Amino acid sequence: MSAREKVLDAFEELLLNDGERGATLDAVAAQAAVSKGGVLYHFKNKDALVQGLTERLGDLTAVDTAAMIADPRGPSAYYVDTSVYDGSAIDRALIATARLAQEAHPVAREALAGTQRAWYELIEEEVGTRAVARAILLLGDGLYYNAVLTDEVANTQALGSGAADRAELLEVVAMLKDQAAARERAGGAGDPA
Amino acid sequence: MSAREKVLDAFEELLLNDGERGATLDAVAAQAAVSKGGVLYHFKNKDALVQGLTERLGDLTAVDTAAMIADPRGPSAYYVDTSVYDGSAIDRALIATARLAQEAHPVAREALAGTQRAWYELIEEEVGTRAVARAILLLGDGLYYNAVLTDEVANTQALGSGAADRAELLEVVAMLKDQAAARERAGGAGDPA
DNA sequence: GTCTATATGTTGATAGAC
DNA sequence: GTCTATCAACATATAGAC
Repeated sequence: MSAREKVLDAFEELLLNDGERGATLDAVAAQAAVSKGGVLYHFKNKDALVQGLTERLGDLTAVDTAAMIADPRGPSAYYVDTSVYDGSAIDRALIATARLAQEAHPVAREALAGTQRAWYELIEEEVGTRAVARAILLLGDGLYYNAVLTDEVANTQALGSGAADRAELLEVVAMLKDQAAARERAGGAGDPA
Repeated sequence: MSAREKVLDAFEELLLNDGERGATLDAVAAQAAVSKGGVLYHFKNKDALVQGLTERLGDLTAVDTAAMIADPRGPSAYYVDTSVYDGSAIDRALIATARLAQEAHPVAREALAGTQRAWYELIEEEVGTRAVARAILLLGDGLYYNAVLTDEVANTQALGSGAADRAELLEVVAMLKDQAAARERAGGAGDPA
């Protein structure tokens, strides 16, 4: 493995385990088993490290969306299935990038937004209905996750905050509730179709 | 307002806007319009500040769960409805705490877990089915949000990662998809019951 | 209760040896 | 390509004046 990749792996690992604050140049150097000077040879400053990670996420997103398209169950099934963290390469890159985004790194935020956009487009195409696609995406990624990672915190009027949007989401939840009640009556975990 | 609360508000505000890294003692002092010494009089060190915030979250969670119980639409409707960030006191405390949890503050992680537990218990009681309750909670809070904020990153075998759990979640998504298709056929956004 | 020093450790980054 | 100084900037925390 190239030394550059080794350094990037170290940065990612530290972000996952210790957060952004723990991912200092010293710590990255130690984790990658090189000196600080060695790290700064491959990445001239910390921003370059962040940049390197977002580029990795971009590459992995391309691979992921290809798999999403190829999955016979359809994009949304693939999406939810893989939304459970299992330590895959894209999971790691995604969460590491999320840690950076939390600390207001614009580059990291853009990278995350790009990944989500790619997911959304495929799901929207599959289910047809805008509301359901958004619901699946929001319910999957998590409403709060969005709030934490985007500028929704600063901008309360971001997408998904409107009363009408909220009502649509509530309908979906009502659907889930009704379906659960029906299943209770039928008494089993059988085919919901 | 007490000076203590003013300092805590400043800490919270900085966490929301600038992340954990921006919430330095200097910055907190400036935001609260007191000196650093003034901050350290009310909170003897930074950990005490974190502690103060988590206690605030605990208090707000108690208020929130009471409202959740009182809501005639039921806990899950209340839950999803209020999962959209709107700058309420609990939203702010929650996200500020989340920022700290991201940086591996154990106290903050426990506080968040406690809040989620309170929500889960009410939703589980309402819908009856374990799987649906978990789905609503996970789909609401976000699968990734969980991964980011808990030790799921370090511990891949955390709840919700099992193949059976995953299959249950997929069924719920299939339900959503079927319902969306049925609604498309009916041609409207009408009553899903 | 609130302020001003001040001590002490870290962090990101540079310069230059090997 | 990789390392060892070395530095200025900044962070937390203490001591003690007012």
